[in-house]
Amino acid sequence: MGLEHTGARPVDGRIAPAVPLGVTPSRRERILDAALELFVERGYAGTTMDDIGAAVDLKGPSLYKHVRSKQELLAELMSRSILTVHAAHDAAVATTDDIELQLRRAVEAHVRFHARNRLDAFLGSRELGNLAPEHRDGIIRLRKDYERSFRRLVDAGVAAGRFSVRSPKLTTFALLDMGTGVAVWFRDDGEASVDEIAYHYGDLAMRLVGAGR
Amino acid sequence: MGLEHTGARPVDGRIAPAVPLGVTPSRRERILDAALELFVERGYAGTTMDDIGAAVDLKGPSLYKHVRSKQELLAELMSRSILTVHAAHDAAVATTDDIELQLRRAVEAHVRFHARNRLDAFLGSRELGNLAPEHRDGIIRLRKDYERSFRRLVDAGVAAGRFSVRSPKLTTFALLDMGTGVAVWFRDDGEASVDEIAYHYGDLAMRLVGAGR
DNA sequence: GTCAAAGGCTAACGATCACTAGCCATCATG
DNA sequence: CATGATGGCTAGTGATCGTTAGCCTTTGAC
Repeated sequence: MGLEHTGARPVDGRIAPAVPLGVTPSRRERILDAALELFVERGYAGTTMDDIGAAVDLKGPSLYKHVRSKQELLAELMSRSILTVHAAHDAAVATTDDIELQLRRAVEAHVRFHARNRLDAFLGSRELGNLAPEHRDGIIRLRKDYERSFRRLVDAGVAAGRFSVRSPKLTTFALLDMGTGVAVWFRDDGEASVDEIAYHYGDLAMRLVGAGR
Repeated sequence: MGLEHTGARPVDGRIAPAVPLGVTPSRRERILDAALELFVERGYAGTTMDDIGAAVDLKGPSLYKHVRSKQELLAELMSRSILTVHAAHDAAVATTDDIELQLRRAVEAHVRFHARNRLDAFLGSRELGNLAPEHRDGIIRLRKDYERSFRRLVDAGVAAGRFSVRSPKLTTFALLDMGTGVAVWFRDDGEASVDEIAYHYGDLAMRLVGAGR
């Protein structure tokens, strides 16, 4: 018992530990995951530290041996979420130079994230208001960066004469929001797989920007 | 002072009063509106009855002369919201027999609602979890009804050979979610007016379903 | 003018919570 | 075997909040 150490999980883009080094990270991970699930289910304010503790077989106060505060849990969950999408976006765009394909890949990555990490995405959109101001501003800036990156792709496609778009601004919003919505209805045991949905939304995006004639 | 009585407000589709008749409704209305704003800003759990009271120049306990509980406030706000969209949807669809135009009008109504009533819409999507189970089920059913109604339009267009759609289900979700997203970013003092946005989204919808060849 | 209802207030009750204090067990290290 | 760090626990503390009790003022109907 107790031989896992770094507990290799594929989620990356994590924010600074903010806890005395030397602590075994795997317990902290489990706490974060439990908190995520509960925050989504009952809301941040509606979740008690005892709830989170119970989910990892601890009493509430014991959590403070691993975490500074409830607020820190929320802040870390939200920043890890945005950094993850952003990284996926950059990687997707870097795979090609063709603007049409870049937008398609970006939309696919966007959708894939919102399906695979639906809890993170959901939390990110719902609990912004419960974030302490000093954390909130940074998160908002990151979100705006992400949107701007999408907007640039649309503008570039228009400039190159590859897209036909009446309002790049509104079209970008539509593009982003339809993908964001996936986080709300997606189910792992649903009819469509993540890949199918991502591909289909790529198609829809091409239609929205009037690509490919 | 005190000569308004029924306080003619254009919002309809209100749920049953649930308060002894003879009470002047205008005060109750103001409480509901204040609660809506605060629930959106701070979340349901993060808003106190004293907060709501202060917004209408009352102390917290005085609210109970007009309202049964905090929970009732939430439930009433949420049901009035859904009933309103649903009514707008039905009215929009009834204006024409042409399936293409019906879907366009439905999307326009959807977007218009989410822009004009962004607080209601936002609350509806965020605070479902804080609704007591007995209220929640009814609300969820109403939401599903609404989605189904959209889905039927898409299916009908496909069946009539007017739309070209790979997956009606996913396309309907995309259609709905892009409109729902408007509630998140719309500002009254923004660049685009409600009408401009609604019209533009109507166009985007036509592209999504491959209408008009 | 009386009187009852309507609607405001203050005070307080009873829960609930985030978080702290302080104690004890385990265990790796010398 | 000593020991000190790690991480668990129970028992509070202090704050907050929904809601109720009970009182007082205003006001409209007769």
